[in-house]
Amino acid sequence: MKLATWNVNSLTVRLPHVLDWLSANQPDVLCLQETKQEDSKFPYAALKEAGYNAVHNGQKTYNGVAILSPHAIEAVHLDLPNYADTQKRIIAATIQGIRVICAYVVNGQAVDSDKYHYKLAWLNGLQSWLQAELSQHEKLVVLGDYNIAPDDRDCHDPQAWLGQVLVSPAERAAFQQLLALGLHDSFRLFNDQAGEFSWWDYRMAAFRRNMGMRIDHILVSNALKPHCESCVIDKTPRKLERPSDHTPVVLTLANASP
DNA sequence: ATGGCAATTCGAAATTGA
Repeated sequence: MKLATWNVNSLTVRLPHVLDWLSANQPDVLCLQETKQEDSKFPYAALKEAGYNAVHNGQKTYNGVAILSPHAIEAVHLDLPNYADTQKRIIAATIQGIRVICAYVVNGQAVDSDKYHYKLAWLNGLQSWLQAELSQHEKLVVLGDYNIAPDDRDCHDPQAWLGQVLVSPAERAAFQQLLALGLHDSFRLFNDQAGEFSWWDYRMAAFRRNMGMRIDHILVSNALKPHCESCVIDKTPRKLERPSDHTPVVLTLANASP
């Protein structure tokens, strides 16, 4: 079973890239973030044509999350139940017996800004909701844009970024709190190298110079950990014309579905 | 050189992202 996450930075603009990527990779699950569209604009028909069912939790201009799968998408849930939020950042569903949670974590803008405090409060809400979800779903995976680089290997220049948003101690502690629920950063099950990134700034030729951050993650529950076969970052779409600034992360599970 | 790029929006310049 192949599951992937991709912040597309506008599905309106990126739909051709998404359709090409689905065709080339045939994932069982693709989670999207930053669709930036209302549900009425979501391309259900084009995805169906490509063989994919989809569920979407969207809004105009900002945020928006979706789950795509060729399989049945069941028990769909929108938003954090324990955190009042007008921003569309969460969609969850059960696919092939696996609980799939797609999350677009708050960016935070700058340490100590209002948005930063919103980020930390939101992450706290995510943590307690995930605890409840884990108690009901043994096989659970959380895919998304976490807007947190877990440690210095995940940042191209830790000195320059020291204490800033995406790497600040409080954000990293919040990420560790998620892992403390019994979740595992699947990429790190297979790769301990520094300099492996999922996002690069559009400016400064950052992609060419590999000045990036690893902020898109796939966390797996204890029950799924032994089924993990590989987790890789696919840089191919980042090399296309007019790319998203993020690129897909792909997890392969062996014999995880009943 | 503290900028740079890209996407969005009642449609120019402002806001946001990371």
